[in-house]
This record gives sequence, structure tokens and C-alpha cells, in this order.
Amino acid sequence: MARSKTTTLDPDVRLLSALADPTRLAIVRQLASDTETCACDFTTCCDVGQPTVSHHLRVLRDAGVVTAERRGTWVFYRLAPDVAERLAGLARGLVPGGLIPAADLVARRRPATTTTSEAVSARA
Amino acid sequence: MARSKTTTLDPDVRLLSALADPTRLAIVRQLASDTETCACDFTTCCDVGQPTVSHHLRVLRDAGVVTAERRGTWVFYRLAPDVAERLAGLARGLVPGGLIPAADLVARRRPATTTTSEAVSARA
DNA sequence: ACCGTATATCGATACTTGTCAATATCGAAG
DNA sequence: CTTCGATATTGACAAGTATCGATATACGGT
Repeated sequence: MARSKTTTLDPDVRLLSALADPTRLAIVRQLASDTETCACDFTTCCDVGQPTVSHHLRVLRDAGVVTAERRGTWVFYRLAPDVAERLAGLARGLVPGGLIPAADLVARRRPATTTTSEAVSARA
Repeated sequence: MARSKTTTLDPDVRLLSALADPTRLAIVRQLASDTETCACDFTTCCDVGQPTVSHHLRVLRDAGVVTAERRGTWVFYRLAPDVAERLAGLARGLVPGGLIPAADLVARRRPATTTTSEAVSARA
């Protein structure tokens, strides 16, 4: 990533980035099914060491995906209550046709010439 | 990413990874608002060069997020019709408690300001 | 206070990836 | 066939990051 900006400003990108990792998505799914999970339990559910789990939990915490609560020696994690809705809002924005009424899209930009339409080859 | 696995197998992670980039999300949002966009137009909407746009379009294509259609010299891109639903499905899986059937997290685009999503109806 | 367990941080390393310059390919027009 | 414009690919480089081992910090019990 040759981004000059060290951190991405867009909160949506931050949310998606937080979820776009196998280990973190596994953590999040675990939390979605259990409402509360001790940090120590993630080391077994995912195939990574304890420092790695701690790192991922931090990423999720910084992205507002999970919340942490300390009880005694150990820490319990929960899904942030608005995560599902935030994701759903993103999905809503991607409904084909979009949010903009078709009438407002007056200016078609390309003339759409004679059609030789074939799917572009992925070309492995 | 020091993943020993060269590529991620989980299709959900692939979808999220494809969207978790500022440039790609901008491309996708452009497509969501326009239903069809020429590849050449992305170079202006995003602040990157042509090869970079082409690279991102390939990533999106490989992830099944967009489809390409060649017309003459240039190529038009569209959002894959199931992207919104796939994302919404992911969101549904993250509803706290997990088992709660969140009815349509993908709302009707037109009239709805009913984004509250508190009221949930049962699924048939 | 000391010790043991749980979690977080640090430093190092390897792998991934976003970017651009240069070049190749493809399609249409002359 | 040659040329031109649009898109894709290649190669290289810089920056991000997932991972682990070692260590630090926090907490509870003895």
C-alpha cells in the first residue's frame, strides 16, 4: 500500500478493513454467536498466538467494531451494537440503481456506440 | 500480512477486502450511482493514474464485485447485481445475538427514511 | 510483598499490496 | 497495413501489516 496518508480517514473503509481479515472475521463471527467472549477463548478458536489475537482485538476496538470490558484478570469482548447496521447501511448504498433517482441522471456521458458486447476476458 | 496462505479462501473476506480500499470504494460508489461507467472516467473521479485504476478494476472483477463489458474501444463497468445482497447478508450475520432475524436490512431505496431498523419482522 | 495467570506492548521479520512508468494488447478508423 | 486511442499487463518500489518471541503490565490470590 503506497498510501501517503498513514491512516484512512473514511470510516466506511476503516470498518471494511477491520472486517477484511480471516482472523478478525472469525473473531467477529464468534462474537456474533455468543454475545460475549473472553479474550483467552479466541486463541483456540483462531489458529494464531495470543499476541496476534491481542493485536486483532485492538484493531477491532479502534475501528469501533467491538467493545471491551475488564472483569478481574480477564477481558470480555462484545460486538458493538451498531456494527450490523453500519454494514447494512453500506449495503443499502450499493443497491444497483443507487440512491439517486434515475430522473436526475440526465446527462448520459457516453454515446454507447454500436454494440459488440462480450465479457472482457479475465486473462489469467 | 504475513499470511502463509497466499490467497484467502473465504469469499466473504474476499468481498470485504475488495471493498476495503478508498479508491475501490470510490469506484464502487460511482457505479452504484450511475449503473454504468466507462473505465476512462474513473481516472478523473479517483486521484490515481490509469494503470492503477485498471488494477483496481481487476481486483473488483476477480472478487465478483463488478462486471465488465467491452463496447468498441472502451469498457463499461457495472456493479454485480448481488453485491448489495451479499453485503447485507454479512450484516445480517453480525446482528448482536446472532439469532435475531433482521428482516430486510437492505431497505427500499426510494421513499424510505425508515433506516432505523429497530422494527424487525419475521421472515417467511 | 510475592507469585501465577491474563492481556497488552515491543521489536523484528516476512508477506501483501497500492502506486507509477513503461510497454503490450486490442479495437476502430484512415 | 498503419496509426491512434483506450485498456491491460509487467516490473519495480514503498508502505502497510499479520505474525511471532520476548517482555511488560494488570489483577487476584497466597
